[in-house]
Amino acid sequence: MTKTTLKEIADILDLSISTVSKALKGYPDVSQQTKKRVLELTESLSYTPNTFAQSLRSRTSKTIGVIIPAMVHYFFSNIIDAILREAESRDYMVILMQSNEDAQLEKKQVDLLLKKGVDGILMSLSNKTHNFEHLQKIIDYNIPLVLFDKIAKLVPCSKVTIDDIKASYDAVQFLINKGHQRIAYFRGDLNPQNSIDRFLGYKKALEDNDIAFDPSLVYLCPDADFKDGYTAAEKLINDHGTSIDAVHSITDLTAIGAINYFNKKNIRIPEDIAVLGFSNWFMSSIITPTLSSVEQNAGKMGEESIRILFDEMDSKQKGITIKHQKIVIDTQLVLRNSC
Amino acid sequence: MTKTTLKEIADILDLSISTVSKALKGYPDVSQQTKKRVLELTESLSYTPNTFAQSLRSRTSKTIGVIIPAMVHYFFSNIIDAILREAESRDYMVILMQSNEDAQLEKKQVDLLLKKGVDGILMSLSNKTHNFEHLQKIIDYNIPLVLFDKIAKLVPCSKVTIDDIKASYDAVQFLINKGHQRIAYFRGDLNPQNSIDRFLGYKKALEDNDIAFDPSLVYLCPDADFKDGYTAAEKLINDHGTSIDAVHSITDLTAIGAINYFNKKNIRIPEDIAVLGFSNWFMSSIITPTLSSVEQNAGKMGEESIRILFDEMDSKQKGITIKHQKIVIDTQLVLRNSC
DNA sequence: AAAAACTACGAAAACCTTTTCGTAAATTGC
DNA sequence: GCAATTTACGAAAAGGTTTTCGTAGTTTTT
Repeated sequence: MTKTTLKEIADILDLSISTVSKALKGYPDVSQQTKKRVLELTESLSYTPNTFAQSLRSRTSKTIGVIIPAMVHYFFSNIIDAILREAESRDYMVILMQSNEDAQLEKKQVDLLLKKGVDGILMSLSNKTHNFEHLQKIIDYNIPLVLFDKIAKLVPCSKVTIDDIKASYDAVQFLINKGHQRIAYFRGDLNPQNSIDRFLGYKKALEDNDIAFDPSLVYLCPDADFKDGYTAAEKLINDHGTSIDAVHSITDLTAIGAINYFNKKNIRIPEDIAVLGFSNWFMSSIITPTLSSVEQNAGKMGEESIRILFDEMDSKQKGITIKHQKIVIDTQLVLRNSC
Repeated sequence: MTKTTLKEIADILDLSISTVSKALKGYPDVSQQTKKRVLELTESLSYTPNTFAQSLRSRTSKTIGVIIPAMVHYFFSNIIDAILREAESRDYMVILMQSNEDAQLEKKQVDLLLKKGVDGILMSLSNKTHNFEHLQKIIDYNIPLVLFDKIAKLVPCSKVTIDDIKASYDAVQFLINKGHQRIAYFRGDLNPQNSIDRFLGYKKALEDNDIAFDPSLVYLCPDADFKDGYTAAEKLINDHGTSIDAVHSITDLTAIGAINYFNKKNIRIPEDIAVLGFSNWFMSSIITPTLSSVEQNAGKMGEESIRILFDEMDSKQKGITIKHQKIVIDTQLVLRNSC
């Protein structure tokens, strides 16, 4: 079963390839009668143009590339979900790659996407990405690029993030308003911008409320997973007993790790220690006690990212100079029983 | 910044396009000296062949298509994770689509992948897929196809599954061995093969132990989510009080929904009701009580699926007739506190 | 009736790579 | 020193689509 080509159709109808092509594309210099004959035959042979040939000629592929650090996170699978839906509706295909938090691999993947000739690239950077030459290369190739969530501030391209500083600031301010003074922070990996910003938000909230920042209350959770949270909670209690009022955490999963430890040690939440997470994972409303968090609107972030990408791709094709956009997705504090 | 072509290299070196191409491909009828000159220039211009042209000529795309029902499930994101890693290591790209449990969309996506000229397709069917013409079309086009997890028994292609009957049989047998007699079953969507098989495993275990099958103990959880499990548990208690010994559930998330309801109603687990899930979600070891489950080895399923796909793609290229494989991934009962 | 305009089509180039085949020139064999 | 082989390259076709340009043939204008 081999695919029909324009040539076969032309031969059958005793026309030239050009005329058949033009008939299909609705060119005006084809008679109505010929158009009809062509349409009917292509229909019955279920002709579809060869995309390789189309791509070769048009230098476009109707494909976009997406690189994320990891698939197995609720946040990212939600983003991908939104991206796939949106791409789908535009008849675009999505090539998905995951860097596994490996900067070297990320670079290689960018090269692959460029070589593959994707029309645009959507990226969330790995935690280990310090060098942005590969991003510059995308820009030099004049391929629209949109960074989301884990971005590089200095790279000249469109970006979609939340206001991490404000989100964590508001979260900590809420804890302070509730009367908490000794607030620990479970910090994520040191490198990514959003991790830095959330930490800054935490510090700023303390500062604005004349609470001295105490570095010994900051615990590093580089993998931001359950285990990191559990271990950090353990250390926290060992170091400070229950002199701590509250914990704000880089992400819900670490917060849940902490809750798990506190539950095990019969430390009451929120009476002894309040806990406030980040990202509003769906399990957070299910565990005991239910976990307060910051809703990050992953779906919206995915939608906005790809919308901007399509914007830039459209502009590029129309020859309009691209204006980079910087979108900030709104967040909400979601209050539950943990604080 | 436009990409270098063979022609440009040929012009610079005063060679023909053919010679340059052959030099790069290591043909023997190119002198060492010429080869060196070509290699050096292509290196310094960082030439990469135009994949559109390559694909057009070779009729292959170095791309595989993957269609899954949904992204936002731990199981599927794990499978995708494994598939991406494996494809990566072979320098293949992955086009990912999600059918959102919509048979119509799934069909459209198959057409898109075929049109796009992927070299192979990996699919897990939507719950609503009753008709398999689109799969037959893939086979007719002679594109290697591997079904995993949600398969169609009658479609002639390779398949990777677990032994759902046995897995649920063993789970229920374990409950019976523990002395449980009145065992309820939270059943998934009626259509998918694995959902049917798990139910059959449950029934068969009862039968083999001379326990009468009681249809009133089967509760439908078509979405297999938290809410379905919670609601089913509620109904179960309303219908039968605590005359029920144990519950086996189509998936961990529904089981966790049930646990949540039981906890709320102070029904003790496992003393009043034992609970046994399916799929060994990572949260199952974290909730209270920890949930026993069936480990499905999603990663292994992903790896095997794509390995078979590559097998078939290799065979096809070598002109060897393809022998379809049927792989059964092993499962393990994972015992925790819920039973 | 000649000039101008329009209609409907085809030839051909371009997109870029790969591979087969042909052939000069250089080398070897006798 | 001539024939046979080897070496090293190039021409050209094929893969399929799209679009520009050219042109017969027909119709309209003056």
